[in-house]
Amino acid sequence: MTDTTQGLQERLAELIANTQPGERLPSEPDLARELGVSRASLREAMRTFEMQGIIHRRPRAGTYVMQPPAVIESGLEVLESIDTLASRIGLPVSMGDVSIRTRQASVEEATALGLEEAAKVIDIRRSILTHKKAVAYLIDILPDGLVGDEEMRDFQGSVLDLLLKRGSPPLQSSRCEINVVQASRELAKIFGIQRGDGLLMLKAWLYTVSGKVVDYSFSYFLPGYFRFHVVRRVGQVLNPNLNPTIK
Amino acid sequence: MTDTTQGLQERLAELIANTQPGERLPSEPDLARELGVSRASLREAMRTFEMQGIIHRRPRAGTYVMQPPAVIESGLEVLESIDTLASRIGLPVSMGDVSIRTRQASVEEATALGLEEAAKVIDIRRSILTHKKAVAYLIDILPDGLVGDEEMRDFQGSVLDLLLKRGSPPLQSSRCEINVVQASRELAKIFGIQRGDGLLMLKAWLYTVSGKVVDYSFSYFLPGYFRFHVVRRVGQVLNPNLNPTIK
DNA sequence: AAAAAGTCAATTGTCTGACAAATTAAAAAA
DNA sequence: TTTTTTAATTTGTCAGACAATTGACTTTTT
Repeated sequence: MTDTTQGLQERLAELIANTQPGERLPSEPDLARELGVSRASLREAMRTFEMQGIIHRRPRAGTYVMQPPAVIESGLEVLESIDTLASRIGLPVSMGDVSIRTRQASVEEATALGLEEAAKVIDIRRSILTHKKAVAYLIDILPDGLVGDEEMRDFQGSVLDLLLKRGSPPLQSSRCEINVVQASRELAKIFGIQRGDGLLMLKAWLYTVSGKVVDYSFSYFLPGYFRFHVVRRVGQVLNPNLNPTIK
Repeated sequence: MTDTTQGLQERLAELIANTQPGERLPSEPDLARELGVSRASLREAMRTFEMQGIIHRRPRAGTYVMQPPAVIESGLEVLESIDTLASRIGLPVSMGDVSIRTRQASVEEATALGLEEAAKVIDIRRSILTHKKAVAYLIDILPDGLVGDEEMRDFQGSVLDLLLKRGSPPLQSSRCEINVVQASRELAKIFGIQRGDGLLMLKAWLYTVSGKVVDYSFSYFLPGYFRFHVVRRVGQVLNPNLNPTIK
């Protein structure tokens, strides 16, 4: 996506935000004139909002802002660090002890990261505290050599934020698996709960644009402090891999 | 979205499916000719695939099919019933006892459904069994009168499937909240587990296209039998409600 | 022969202008 | 007031064009 494209999207988003749900947007020619772009470009941008269910286009009638366009942004579909999330929902958090070490990958980790069995990985563990109480415990496994040592020195926030900030490798998406696990003795100690108590666990594979996994992570959450949600869309998502005629 | 638009999307999806990841698609003029549409229409359709991270467009270079385009369709972002999901992942399931009754809405339920406090609701509860063991317990709360009595008689599957099948009211999306709860005495009995054991709970609001909530549901899952995942996209999702200048 | 520099077709991003079909609101008629 | 007719509006789609840059090819130089 181009810079100007990005700018158009942002201006269009703002315009939609300032339109009451149920109201009609200006007509495409008017809007294009107002935003200083061609109708073709405008329509491309609008497609992205239509896909998200934010606007609804009725042929020969107009484009309308949809009803429940709230709270989508706090959903899981956007990849953001726990730190960013916490600050956004107003949870005052601090970081507990951080452990960074380099070690050999387990078979599971090597598989997840697409490495050889003997490969070395960086193991980063940290806890998120609120009122001196641990509410999340995060484990990140990265291939060794991905980030420099000096970058690790002043590591304070999340691995995701670090990778996003440096911009390389270019990240694309994260596959996040949702699980409930019973607290191990170690986790029970960290969270100050009973062994066997339920914890929410998100297991995630972070992909670069080239399809390589650069971060394999386990995030444990104490129930009640974080609230995750997803907007599920009705109807088939047109995915090319559903019905491949040739493979 | 128009019929022809839908058709174009499908043909484009098929074409992408038949292209190896990493390979380049034909140029836009060629593709438009091949699909019998204008370049403008083609570009609009491509936008939707670009948004999903399925293709990547490099200016002056070409459009490329991205690497891990698999597994997206099995994620939470598509709204499907547990029954459909179970059959797809090959879990042989049957339905346990079904309880359907009409009663007064609680304050929470009335708020969720946008009803008055005294309003009546239909309360549908059922368990999903595999090998005679309950692995999921589903509670659906619907406004009374939404579905006819005769439709309820031969109700066998999921509420979602029922609503999707009848086509009215037209559904749009579902907001799904992810929680971990401790099993109550009732739930512990149903699942045959200890009271206080962790359960995955999905709380969902099902929206029609007009923004009304027609189903407020609680789904409890025994850990280990179902696997939910989400694909989280990097970068800001341009959501109009992030920074509204006027509200 | 190998490497560097230059050339040119190819490709996406964007724009202008146009037409069709159906909706919606205004105008006219009963 | 009610109904019918009319006309402007609006989205969906198309054709054609240009700019800027890339990437492969050709030529030149070492």
